[in-house]
Amino acid sequence: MQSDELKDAGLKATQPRLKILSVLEQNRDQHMSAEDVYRALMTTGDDLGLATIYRVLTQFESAGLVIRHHFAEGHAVFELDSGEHHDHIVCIDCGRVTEFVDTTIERRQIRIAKEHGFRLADHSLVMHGHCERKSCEHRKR
Amino acid sequence: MQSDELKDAGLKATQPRLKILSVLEQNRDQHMSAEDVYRALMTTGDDLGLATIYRVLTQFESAGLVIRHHFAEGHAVFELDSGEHHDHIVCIDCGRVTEFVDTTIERRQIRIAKEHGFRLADHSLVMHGHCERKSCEHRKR
DNA sequence: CACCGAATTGAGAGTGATTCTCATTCCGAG
DNA sequence: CTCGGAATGAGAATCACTCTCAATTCGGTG
Repeated sequence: MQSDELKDAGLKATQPRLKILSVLEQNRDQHMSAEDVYRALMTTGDDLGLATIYRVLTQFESAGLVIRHHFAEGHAVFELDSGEHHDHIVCIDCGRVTEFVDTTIERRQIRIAKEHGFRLADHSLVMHGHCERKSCEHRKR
Repeated sequence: MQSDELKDAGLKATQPRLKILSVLEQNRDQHMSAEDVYRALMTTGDDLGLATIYRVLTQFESAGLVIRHHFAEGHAVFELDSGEHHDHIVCIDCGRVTEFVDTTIERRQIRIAKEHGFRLADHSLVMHGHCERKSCEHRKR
């Protein structure tokens, strides 16, 4: 039950929160911006206020339900936190995001941080490149 | 001569551009935001318009003189392009930025991109952690 | 070295993303 | 079912940044 997910996260199970969570789950394979969520809800007739979307997304982030990324400058995108850390490759042409994990890099990072006198808390590795799918080059976002 | 640096980059050597370049050179060890540059110039009595700072910084970026980063969400920071690529570790507490290069990670990235069908164009690896300098924890920016 | 057209600048309005304010509405413990 | 604190929505406000356009500055030319 989604309402339990919210309660476990310490958040009241309100309608807006349930709907936003639901949209995120229906789009697990995508990284959505607040606007994206807003529009997705509009089309199903659930029009929450944009302010609520932003507020709730931020609460979800604090609660560990979602992760916020800043791939493109200008606006943030969110994804449900699967619990498994991963990095991203973003296509410069079509914006498509691919996820990957590389233990070599992960280990190396911890060591480098230590060598420079840092206790590593977090990191973000975003690579930008050109993907090879034929549908690419067409969609410009 | 700084004016030559500008001319070589294909930019007219105007007063505002020379002053901004000079501020950047006097702060080689830091990553400055447009506001930072603006304030630095104010204190020396050279008050350029903020619009000019943003415009010039963007021109410098296109000309390859500086690199723009988005460490913290909200605003961009710039650093003179030394010609040598490097990644960053940012202290969560004091904001201090440390640079490093790791060829293992660099190589690994190219391979990973290839494996996922991407031609790597660029990447940004930013690690966040807690640094150990005693002056830290005090400065909050 | 004065001149001129093109490039640049500055002030302020405009923009897009996000946050804040506050009156109204909703949850859920009792 | 009731009530009080939490949550919501609409719109104003903020923040970082870009655009507009009249006034100014560059720098090659005569």
